[in-house]
Amino acid sequence: MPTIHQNSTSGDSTRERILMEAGPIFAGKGFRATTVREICEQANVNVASINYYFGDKRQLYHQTVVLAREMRVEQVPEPKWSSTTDPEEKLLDFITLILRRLVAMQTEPWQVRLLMREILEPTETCKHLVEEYFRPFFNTLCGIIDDLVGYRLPEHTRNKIGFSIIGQCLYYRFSAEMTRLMIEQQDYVDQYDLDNLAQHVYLFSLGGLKHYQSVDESTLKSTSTTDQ
Amino acid sequence: MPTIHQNSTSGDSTRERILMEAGPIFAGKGFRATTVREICEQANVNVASINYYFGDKRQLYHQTVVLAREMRVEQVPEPKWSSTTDPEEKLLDFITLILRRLVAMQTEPWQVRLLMREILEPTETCKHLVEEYFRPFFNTLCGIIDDLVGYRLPEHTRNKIGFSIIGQCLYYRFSAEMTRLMIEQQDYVDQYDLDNLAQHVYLFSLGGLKHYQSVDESTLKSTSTTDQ
DNA sequence: TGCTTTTCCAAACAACTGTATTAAACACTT
DNA sequence: AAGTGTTTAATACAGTTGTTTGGAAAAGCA
Repeated sequence: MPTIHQNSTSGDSTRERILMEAGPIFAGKGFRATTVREICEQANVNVASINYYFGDKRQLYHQTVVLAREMRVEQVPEPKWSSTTDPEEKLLDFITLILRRLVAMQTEPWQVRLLMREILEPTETCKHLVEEYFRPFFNTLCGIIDDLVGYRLPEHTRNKIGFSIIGQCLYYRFSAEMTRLMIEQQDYVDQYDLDNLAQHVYLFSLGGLKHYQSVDESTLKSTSTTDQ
Repeated sequence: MPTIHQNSTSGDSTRERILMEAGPIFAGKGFRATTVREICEQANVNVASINYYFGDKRQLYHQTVVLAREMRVEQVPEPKWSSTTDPEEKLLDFITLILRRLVAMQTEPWQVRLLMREILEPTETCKHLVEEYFRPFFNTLCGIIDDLVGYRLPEHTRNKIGFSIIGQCLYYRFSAEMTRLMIEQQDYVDQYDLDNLAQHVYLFSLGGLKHYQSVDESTLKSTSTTDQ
């Protein structure tokens, strides 16, 4: 097993070059389909460099995913709220934040595609992502939901509402290419920009939230026959 | 190029065996990571059989995806509605149908995972799926939405509402493994069965729909500054 | 039965895979 | 300038990849 060499001096070093070139390639084709030779060729380094700097292909992949998440968070930072910001505004801001992180309208960010892969087919790296990023992120959303409802909802209800909001946003990233096959090209350009989508998800979710709240809790428990 | 031999007599033929064994493997690891040798070993046939019956690996993959869709639709057929069925009931039925097709609670169906891959990274096969399946399916949902609202919504509004409903359902398939990392194991068993999820998505969406409807159309157009 | 077509198989093919080895080039300190 | 540890590069290695081949076995049919 080769010893891993951490080149702490950042910049245009070989290590950095590999890391930056590996990202888009892993994102585009997945771990398995990506070859170390392709990365090295793209980064203009020798094939042996990956093993020299990262030990093996897997560890390079792990580093790439972690970096991708950090980059994306840095590219699209969380909004700052004052103590007086009302929860409705927070919700819209948060939905906009999710969509902004997920779908960059102009150039599809490879960072997101890489993270999508981890969500769909988690490797060991995914546990790291959940603890470091997804969980605290999700908790912020749950806090907003509680504020909107006015009291603390049961855990599972609150979570499901959170998932409903995130699910809507994720749809436009996960199924983007298929959606484009479904609707008119011009419609996609005109009606599916970031603000349009955010506005829609906001209105739809706010309605869902209020309606959910107004429904008697007993109704939720009435139908409970499980099949399939 | 080898000539493709269509073995029309179905049953336990070599061709059928390859097709059935290839499905779960493609679903589990994707096209590229799957090796023809693994499929053949699993199906107890010679390595040359795939090229003999399907031409090459790609065409086998295509056939597998098409078959997977047909199987899943057959496994979970659409509900029958009478002319007097009210749209609320139709919506709940339809949401249940989507969830039932997506998430089989006991054994995760490989057919769905295979179709997920096509949605996420469309190949040529995806066009076939959209035209043959997704579009008519989506149109049924849009019809229900129109019935609920009482009149025909603008195309893009109606579509977005449809995507919001489908997005929520898709979430529980796409992000299932990550969601399990997020919440308590016991909660997942108790609160995330099919009926619970269907009930939640139904209530949330109905609320979203009604609220959306009540909002003045002009408000939708007010915020239109696009950044990012 | 003899002949033809279909199906199957063992082996080989050439290209590609991740990784290891080795030595040369480099940047530093002394 | 010599000696130090670090970085790069060419090449080899052992294994896997999808596909092809030529002939054997089986099936269909007269």
